[in-house]
Amino acid sequence: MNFQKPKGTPDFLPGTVEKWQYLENTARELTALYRYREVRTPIFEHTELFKRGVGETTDVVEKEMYTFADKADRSITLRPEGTAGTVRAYAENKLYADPDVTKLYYVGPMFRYEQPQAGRMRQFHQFGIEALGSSSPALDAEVIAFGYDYCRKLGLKDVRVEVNSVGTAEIRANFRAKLLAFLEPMKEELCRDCRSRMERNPLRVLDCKIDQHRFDGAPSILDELDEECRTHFEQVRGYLDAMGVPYEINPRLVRGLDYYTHTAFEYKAAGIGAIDTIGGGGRYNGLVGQIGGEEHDQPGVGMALGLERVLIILEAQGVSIPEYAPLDLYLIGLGDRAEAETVRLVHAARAAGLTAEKDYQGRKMKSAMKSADRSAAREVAILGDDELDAGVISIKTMATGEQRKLPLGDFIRMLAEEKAGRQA
RNA sequence: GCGGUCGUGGCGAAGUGGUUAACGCAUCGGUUUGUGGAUCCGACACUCGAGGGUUCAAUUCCCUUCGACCGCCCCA
Repeated sequence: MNFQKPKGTPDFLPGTVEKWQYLENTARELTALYRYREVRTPIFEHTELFKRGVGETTDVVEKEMYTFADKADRSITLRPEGTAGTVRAYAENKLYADPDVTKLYYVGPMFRYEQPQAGRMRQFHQFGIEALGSSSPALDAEVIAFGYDYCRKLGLKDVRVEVNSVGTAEIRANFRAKLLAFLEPMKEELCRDCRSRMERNPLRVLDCKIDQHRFDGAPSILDELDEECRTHFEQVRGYLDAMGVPYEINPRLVRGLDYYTHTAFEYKAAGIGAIDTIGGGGRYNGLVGQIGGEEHDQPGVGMALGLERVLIILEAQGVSIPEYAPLDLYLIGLGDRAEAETVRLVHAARAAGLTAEKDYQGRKMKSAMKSADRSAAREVAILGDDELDAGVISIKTMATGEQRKLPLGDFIRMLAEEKAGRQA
């Protein structure tokens, strides 16, 4: 083998792509109901966009970006997530002029330079939505409900929604100070990871599996929320209740991206190995202004789901996925004259709406039948000199083994009608 | 970035420091001048991820490298 795909990168082959199509088709059906419209932004952007948008100190920016210089020495980065590019496109194309809420969705590959493991690839795929132009808590609730509905629509069971409010940047700074004050006295007793987390991302310390028992009396960010944040959060919860979306409040929920304000949430499900998050999102007021200029700032809220994680869980739960369309007709030509005729016939069959295939391996009758059987063909059409001279064609129905002769000039129309009849 | 396990034909999988690298599935051909899903017969790895080293001899020992899987960090 001369070439291998780059590490952590996928080939989706027939047999698997159908599953991806199902994930994407289901996503598109739901966006139509919710009135989100597709946006396709570049796979790569200027590095600065992600640094500013996602946050300089996040792990994504600090150590996971696929960054390179192009020929003009511009710093380019393969998108590690979808919100920054979408918000950039929104601002650059002046969609903020839209008097209504701008509702966008995207599906596509994202890139992060990481060690692959179960549910984590260097190229992975996300489906996400963004609603820009309103700070209504009703929109937060809609976005959360959307992701939940998507999982339901796919047939996923036991997806949990966790929500939290991370307030504003100032509130987080205050909370961070209080938290550090709480942690400082026990610093020496904490695990090594926790001590390093205290430096880099104190909010994450509370997630620690090892030291969990020490944090019973830890301060909660919910106690730090100001009046506006608290009201917003209460309203989001009220709307979720009204829509019947089940959720749990997790005051320790922290997201990996810096831009979240107010609402933050995650979708979780067991079954991907060490990982349980399949998606998440939140509100990001201020991000549009940061990317597109303060004068055009608009509030926004969005969510994204990791499709390979969704798929892993789908398969773990044994959810059935629609298969490749079955084969209606397999043509076998015996002898040169008949063989030439099958070329025309297979084409005509397709034009008549039949899924049709023929033998291209020059197989003999028996092998061709085997091949037809493997293809799970409903009918096999056999054309030899006998049939050709008589102006007929032999049609064998594989499931029953019954065989009949139909007029050569008419059998395609007849089979097409039979197919239509079965589907009616 | 760190750690663990692993890498033999299309797939699954045995194997040993030394003449022809088991077996199963799949595939192809035959048994049946033109008929599938069963049986039987036959064919199918100058080669054991790649590169280097040790050795009279390496798929089997050592090193390097690439990759896969799993975990840590973190996240989708």
